[in-house]
Amino acid sequence: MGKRTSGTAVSAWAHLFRVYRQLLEQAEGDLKKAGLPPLGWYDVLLELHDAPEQRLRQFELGEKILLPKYNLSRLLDRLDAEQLISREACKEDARGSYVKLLTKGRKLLKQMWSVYGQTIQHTFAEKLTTKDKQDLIRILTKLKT
Amino acid sequence: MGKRTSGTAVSAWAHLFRVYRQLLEQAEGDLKKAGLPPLGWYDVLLELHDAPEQRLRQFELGEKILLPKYNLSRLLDRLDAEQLISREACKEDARGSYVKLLTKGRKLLKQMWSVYGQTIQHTFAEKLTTKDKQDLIRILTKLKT
DNA sequence: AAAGATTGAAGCCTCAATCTTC
DNA sequence: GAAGATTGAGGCTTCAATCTTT
Repeated sequence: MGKRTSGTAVSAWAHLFRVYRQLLEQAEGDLKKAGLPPLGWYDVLLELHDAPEQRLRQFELGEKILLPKYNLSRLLDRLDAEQLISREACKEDARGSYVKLLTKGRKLLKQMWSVYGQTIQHTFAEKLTTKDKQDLIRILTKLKT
Repeated sequence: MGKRTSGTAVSAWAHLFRVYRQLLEQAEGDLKKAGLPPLGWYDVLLELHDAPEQRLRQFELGEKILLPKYNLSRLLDRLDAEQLISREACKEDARGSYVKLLTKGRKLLKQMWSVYGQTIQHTFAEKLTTKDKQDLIRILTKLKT
């Protein structure tokens, strides 16, 4: 038998879920109002931007953004159709492919950040002290697997 | 021109999003392994359970769980089909309806909690000190609109 | 006109099955 | 057989349009 979960724990969990949903809704809404694609696109573009040679194996990208492969496969189809990324054959392992950031993708990333960054500033950064943010990082890091 | 968003702020935001996804995936996975429905069902059942007379107007329920009305409408169809809830006509305002928790819904709520509570305990409660949880609540509360 | 709620169509996610290569 | 990736089918979400009542 495990120990009973405290009310404080459940309350903290509930706060985390509720605040997350609120922030997500705000961020997605701000992007949409600006005529920009959803956050999932930003995550992909950013990971590619920060990768060596601005490219990643598809499964590496999937691990970084916590998206199952069958989901990523179709998300990349959409980004590909918009010429934001391209898939290239992988010489080292013919089963897989590289995903590469294209010029148009770099531009969109910048555009999206100009909106997304403002959302983070107004709904999050401004409302917390520096110590709050540091504490938040420290506490959340304890939860990572 | 607004102030530039600090790196600490962006890092804290990213940690929040990443940890949330990880916890959600774990919770949904544990429920599924136990042959139980997704978390969205639990949210509805719990709000009804805690409401006066275990019933709520549909729009009130939607506000509590942060779900748009068109989404809630179909979620309730599914819960209704399983006889977990029922919709009743509203005398005070004939446009709307009450959503009422049924016996089968109360039973399922208990079953789901027996799994969900364990997930919260093992992935969250055990990994944080009491002060961590209190700090988390305090910080997240600052972000609520 | 606005509020509460529903619905058709289209898009996205999920599961299982599949294909190719290791 | 396992790993990387794709696909068809079914379920869920989303958008816009709709209906009824206020």
